[in-house]
Amino acid sequence: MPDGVHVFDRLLEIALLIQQDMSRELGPAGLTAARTHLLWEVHHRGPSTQQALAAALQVSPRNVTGLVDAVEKGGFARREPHPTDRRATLVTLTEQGTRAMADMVASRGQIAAHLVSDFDTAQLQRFTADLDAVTARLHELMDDGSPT
Amino acid sequence: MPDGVHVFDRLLEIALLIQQDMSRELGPAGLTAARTHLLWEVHHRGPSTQQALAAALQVSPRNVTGLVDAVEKGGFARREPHPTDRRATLVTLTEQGTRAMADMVASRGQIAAHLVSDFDTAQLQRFTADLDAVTARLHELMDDGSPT
DNA sequence: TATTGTTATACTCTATAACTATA
DNA sequence: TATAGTTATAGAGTATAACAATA
Repeated sequence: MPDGVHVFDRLLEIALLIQQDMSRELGPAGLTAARTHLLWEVHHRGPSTQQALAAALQVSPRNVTGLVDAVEKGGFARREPHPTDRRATLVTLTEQGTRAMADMVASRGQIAAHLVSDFDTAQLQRFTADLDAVTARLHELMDDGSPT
Repeated sequence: MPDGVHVFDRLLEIALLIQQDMSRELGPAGLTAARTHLLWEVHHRGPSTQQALAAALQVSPRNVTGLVDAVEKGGFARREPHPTDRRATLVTLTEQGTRAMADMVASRGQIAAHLVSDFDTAQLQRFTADLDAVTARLHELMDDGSPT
């Protein structure tokens, strides 16, 4: 007798496990979840202003200052002057930062493959579709509830 | 062409959305994620020592002191003397705390039902089984990686 | 001697508000 | 006047280490 609550509980459990697994990997490299999230964003967007990062991470500009301070100190990123706007700075990945993100992509790929290694193609297709449906429902809930 | 990485990304996205939704509900009541987690644990275990809660939440005893201070101040829980061990205290839910947990169960049930409201019985069964399989795989990964 | 909870101290993430330098 | 980033200040979550009371 499966029901929605079971699904919800499982999703919560999975979320927790993924978080734990990721912090276990990042800790040694001197990275935290928040800092990694910032680097990840820079990795995908390319050199970005702190304002852009604040918007992308849905976090205050002040917070970004702190995170950039930390990853700069750790050698993962660098502040560079914006070529045309002298008020702004561009956050860029260093070689070390680029390497860290590449490692992360690789390790995430391994985990991802392992998660569904039992599934045949049809099953994976169905499961993916179901996850997409649940995600869409969640987005609906979020949009309904916070009309701002 | 679905693959494991898509699944992984979706799971991350779902985790994020659920977190956001939950904090949106808890904020108004004066509760945070960490405090709610503690109350949730007390709700399920019954009156518990802080040591037991620290173990259950996988958090330091010192941390539990702070969280209990906060939920006690907020009127959600109470410290009571342990009947046989005078070193220990039992954390118990107040009426307000019990009500808050009941509300949470109800609201979580609504969300959960909505998430899979499109699914017919067979689909829900399959989806649940797939989620269980993924969860089992994640547990494997966690156990492998942290031999401690 | 071991355990329970607390005080002391410190680090990270987060926020708002005020300020500086530029647009 | 508005925007980019910083300083100032504050609160929450987390940790370790030292300590008191009790087992």
